[in-house]
Amino acid sequence: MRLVVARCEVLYTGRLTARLPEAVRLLMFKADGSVLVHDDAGGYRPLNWMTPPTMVEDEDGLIVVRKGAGKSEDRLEIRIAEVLSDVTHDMGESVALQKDGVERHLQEELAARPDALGAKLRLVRREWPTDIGPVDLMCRDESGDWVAVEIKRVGTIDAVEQLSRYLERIELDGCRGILAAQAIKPQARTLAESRGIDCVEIDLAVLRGQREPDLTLFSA
Amino acid sequence: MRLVVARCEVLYTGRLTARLPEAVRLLMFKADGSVLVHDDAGGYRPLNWMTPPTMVEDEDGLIVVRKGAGKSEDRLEIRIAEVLSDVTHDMGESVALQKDGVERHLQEELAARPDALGAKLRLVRREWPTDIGPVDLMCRDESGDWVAVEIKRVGTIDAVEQLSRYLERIELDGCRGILAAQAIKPQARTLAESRGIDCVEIDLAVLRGQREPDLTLFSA
DNA sequence: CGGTAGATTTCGTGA
DNA sequence: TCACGAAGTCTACCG
Repeated sequence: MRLVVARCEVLYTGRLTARLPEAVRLLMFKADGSVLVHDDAGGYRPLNWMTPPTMVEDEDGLIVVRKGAGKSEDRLEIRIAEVLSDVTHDMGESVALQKDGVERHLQEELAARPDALGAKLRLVRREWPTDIGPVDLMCRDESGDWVAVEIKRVGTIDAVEQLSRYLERIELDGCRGILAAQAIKPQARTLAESRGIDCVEIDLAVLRGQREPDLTLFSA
Repeated sequence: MRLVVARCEVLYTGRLTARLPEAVRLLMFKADGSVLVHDDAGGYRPLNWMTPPTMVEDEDGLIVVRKGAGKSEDRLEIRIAEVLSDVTHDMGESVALQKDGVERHLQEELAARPDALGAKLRLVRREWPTDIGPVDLMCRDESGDWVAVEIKRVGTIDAVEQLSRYLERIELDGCRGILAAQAIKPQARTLAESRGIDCVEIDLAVLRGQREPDLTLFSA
């Protein structure tokens, strides 16, 4: 990884046109061709960047990063006014990040314990296919009726729309829908209820039995 | 900005739990409290990060970054095994990025020339309010009929859904919809047409008159 | 390669 | 503070 701290101006042309006036920035050139221009503020997003695969030309105070070709070429032009630091580090092998708690895990837990959705449900299959995409969980309830379950980390209006599209397409009589999420937005809940879709908030820790539901609230 | 290249392990707990095994990483500490952990590959996104406001404790090979408090605390724990480099740069003032070509510009241009949408339209107002949000452009056509226009850079199924929601709510008889975008996805076009919504692809450069429509194709 | 859905999305804006 | 919509979204997955 090459790290350059320099006073520079950056021009981007591609999906849009952007100009970054001359100031001191951090330029990051990664081994895979990624180029990032960072400021000393502004959170996690670079001011400008280019994702691999790229071609980098660096000569005489002008660095040009290209991607694609012809009409759809992306181009990042870095005009260096003054270099304050320029170091390269060999960072060796990279090791993958291990995540836990994303939607797929939630789906796994709910697939194992669909009763956590509040009704006595029996899982028929995960990723039930429709012509516009898979339903996360397809179940049947006590009465044998079909229940389509959409799982999100955050339940938004979009999630309700997505589940609604599935329900329109599903060729099963009386199939109802459940939106399950760790948090459900009020307006999503309102829209869901107006469409007869049930909402269930899920606590992943409780689901896993790492922690009991807060029964003290009701035992007193 | 403080830049540290170090062999380290990173643990994140917050919205999810993540572990980054020990390897050489770039640690970036920005003046505004942002902390980013970058690898020598993997594009523009940090492996781990925390956005401001944060509190950073750094002592004896253990860096702890905190955000929020109580049950919703986010915590980033960086366990340093070996420091390869540790430098701090004063980067001075930051200057804002200037962008051009985003949706707002598209809306401005179309507001000025609604006839570019393919029918003789007259603009009634931008950001026409409904109870679920504003319609980008509200126009009337030659017959005096109402036309609601949704503008996107890329026209997706979501854009069609959004416009459909507006059309449902608009209390104007016979109001039809137009989806205008620089590019429209085939499946979005299909969904739009099945709902009687017109699709128009817009070339921003042509719209601005910087470049004429490619008439040579038809003049020969 | 295009399309869809997820993301610790982030980030801005308006109510 | 909340909620919504844009983003050069990026990224993984599936056809």
